[in-house]
Amino acid sequence: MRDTTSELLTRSPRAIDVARAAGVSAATVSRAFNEPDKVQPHVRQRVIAAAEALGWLPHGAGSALARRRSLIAGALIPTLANGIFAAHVAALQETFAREGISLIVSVSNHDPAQAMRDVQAMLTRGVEAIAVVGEDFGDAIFDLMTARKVPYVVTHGFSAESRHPTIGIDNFQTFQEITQYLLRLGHRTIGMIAPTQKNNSRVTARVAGVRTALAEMGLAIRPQHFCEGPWSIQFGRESLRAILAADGPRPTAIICGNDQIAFGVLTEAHMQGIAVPEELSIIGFDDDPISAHTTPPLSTVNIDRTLMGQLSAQYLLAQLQGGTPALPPPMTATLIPRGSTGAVHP
Amino acid sequence: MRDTTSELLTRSPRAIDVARAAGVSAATVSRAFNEPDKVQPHVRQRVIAAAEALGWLPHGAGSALARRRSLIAGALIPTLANGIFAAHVAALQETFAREGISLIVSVSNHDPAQAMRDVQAMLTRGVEAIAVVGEDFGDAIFDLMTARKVPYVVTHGFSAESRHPTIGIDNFQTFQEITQYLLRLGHRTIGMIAPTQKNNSRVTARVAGVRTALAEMGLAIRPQHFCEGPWSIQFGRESLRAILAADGPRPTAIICGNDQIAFGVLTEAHMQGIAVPEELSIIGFDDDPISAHTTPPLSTVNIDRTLMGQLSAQYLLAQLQGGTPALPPPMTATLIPRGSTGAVHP
DNA sequence: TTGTAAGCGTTATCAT
DNA sequence: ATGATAACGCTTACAA
Repeated sequence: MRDTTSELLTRSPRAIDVARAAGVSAATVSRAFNEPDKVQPHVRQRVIAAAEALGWLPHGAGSALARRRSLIAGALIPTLANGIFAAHVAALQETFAREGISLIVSVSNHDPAQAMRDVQAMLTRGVEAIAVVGEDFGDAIFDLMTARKVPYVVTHGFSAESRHPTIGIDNFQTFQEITQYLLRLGHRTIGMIAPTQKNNSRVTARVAGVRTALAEMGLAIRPQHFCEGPWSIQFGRESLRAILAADGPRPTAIICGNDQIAFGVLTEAHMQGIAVPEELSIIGFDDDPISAHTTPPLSTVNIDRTLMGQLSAQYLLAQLQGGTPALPPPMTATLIPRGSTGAVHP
Repeated sequence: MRDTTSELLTRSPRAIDVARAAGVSAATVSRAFNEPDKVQPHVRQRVIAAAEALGWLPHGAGSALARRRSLIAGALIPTLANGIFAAHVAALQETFAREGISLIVSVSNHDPAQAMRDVQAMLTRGVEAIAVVGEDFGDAIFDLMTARKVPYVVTHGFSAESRHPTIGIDNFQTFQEITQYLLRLGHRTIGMIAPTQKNNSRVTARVAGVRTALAEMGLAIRPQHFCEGPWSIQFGRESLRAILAADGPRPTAIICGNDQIAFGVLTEAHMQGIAVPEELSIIGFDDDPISAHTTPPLSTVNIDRTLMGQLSAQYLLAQLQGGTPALPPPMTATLIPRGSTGAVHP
């Protein structure tokens, strides 16, 4: 037996409290909000007024239990250390929010074991769908989502061969095109500085794209001209130093796996008195806001990450509404030629 | 009456299924995971094995309802458009995750009405605590959290006068110190370029800090040397152009509200052939990774945003554990003098 | 130590 | 159109 009087002073109101205040049953309160057409306008008014007066908000857990719907989605991302995924998360959150769905985010730090724990936590919270950045978490995670029948989508890279639904650009093709662009400018000795490929098949695809485009011209990256390491300006600087120190012909162009690395290369070239683009062309990837303002402005590739987040959320939402939506086609990456790339000087 | 056989093939297992498989009651399954000491080791083993075999994960809504604990926290942030808040969100998520708490994030885009909807959605999901960036959402939001007895903390700025618990640096004092640093270098004509103050009292505090430090020396910012606008490189460039175009003495130093703006000022100074720091000192705020690598390297201020997220989450967690933790003291902002600031040239 | 049974707050079903 | 009532899955007194 509980003391209703004193409890009403302390605990949050429940639907039954609203119901009593409005002179209806709890069921009608539920309908007034979830199926407004099924309740008479003036009754609905009364219910809404009562809810407002009491400051009632529906209790998600109770609702989730009865409806078998949590109204929660999840986003699994490898890192927030660089700003790359921020716009994506924001777009996911906003698109889901428009449908009344809240977003849980988890940062795995590129650790498959952590990602597994994150997904389990999400499933325990009852997430209805999950957006996953990349597919480098091991199969267990995907098997788990499949077993639970939780729709998911892999973002930040489109791949027709993937066994998962993917949304994003075709990383292989995009870097093939970057390479072809440099080839068209006359470059024949091309270097590449990539972030680490470990647990990141997007990078692997990009490297393959470069190598393939070169191979089609009978060319290759000299091993001395290929560097792989951390996602940082510092690594870009070190890598250029290493490349310049190598024997044999210098590269006339360097493809960087992201703008941060490209900034490092650009800075180091300045330091070393190497003219960009006359002696060395540099191209980045991501179109960081700063890239348009370096000297010279950095040539790079832009991806609409907000759109990617929207498409991903929409794809998942369509599934939640019971559909079997078609996967959108690969997104287009836009090559933005600026001052850091130019024709090779003979 | 339901067909148990066919349902077991499709639906996720429940605690009762695990119980039957382990030959115990549902209560024991619950205890095996939540109060392991209260169940005999070999029984616990059996339960855990059965759960594993069935792939059982507890159903958060059921659990939340029974325990009156959602194990969900919320983060309310104004934007993810710049990378500033990313590290903060990551730290919140990781610190909460260690205690088994998932994080819902919401992006309000500096819109108080949107923030209100976000908070309501969070409360409906049953968040146990909320970390809020800034306090420029209007009182209604804070009143709501208070009424619901949901602990919250305001981050990204410490203020002894605030009616809310705050964690972060003292923005007023930090910009006072930046100004004093420039005064020590001999600067007397100092300009400032700040992001918009609308719905951002942190910026207001920073501007006040600069003005106060100047006033203590009998100085002031000339109106022509004060610009306020968007958080962008472009705005930094435009602002410097405007400042240079103004009549009267030019500033010998410019304080920028963030590194993006400072990049713009630095770039524009280059373009205009103004020597930095000989003719113009420039200081930013945020310590963007790029700042150490511009030419000259940008003097700026570093804040440990990861630590800020950890402190915030810990403060909230302590409250969830029933304590009344003391608010940590203001965090220290670290002035990092680099090449873009120097003594004024006579 | 373990089981039984009564909630937790909402919604869906079935009457009326 | 509305109300009564039985789930939803889990936890926690209380009993044994």
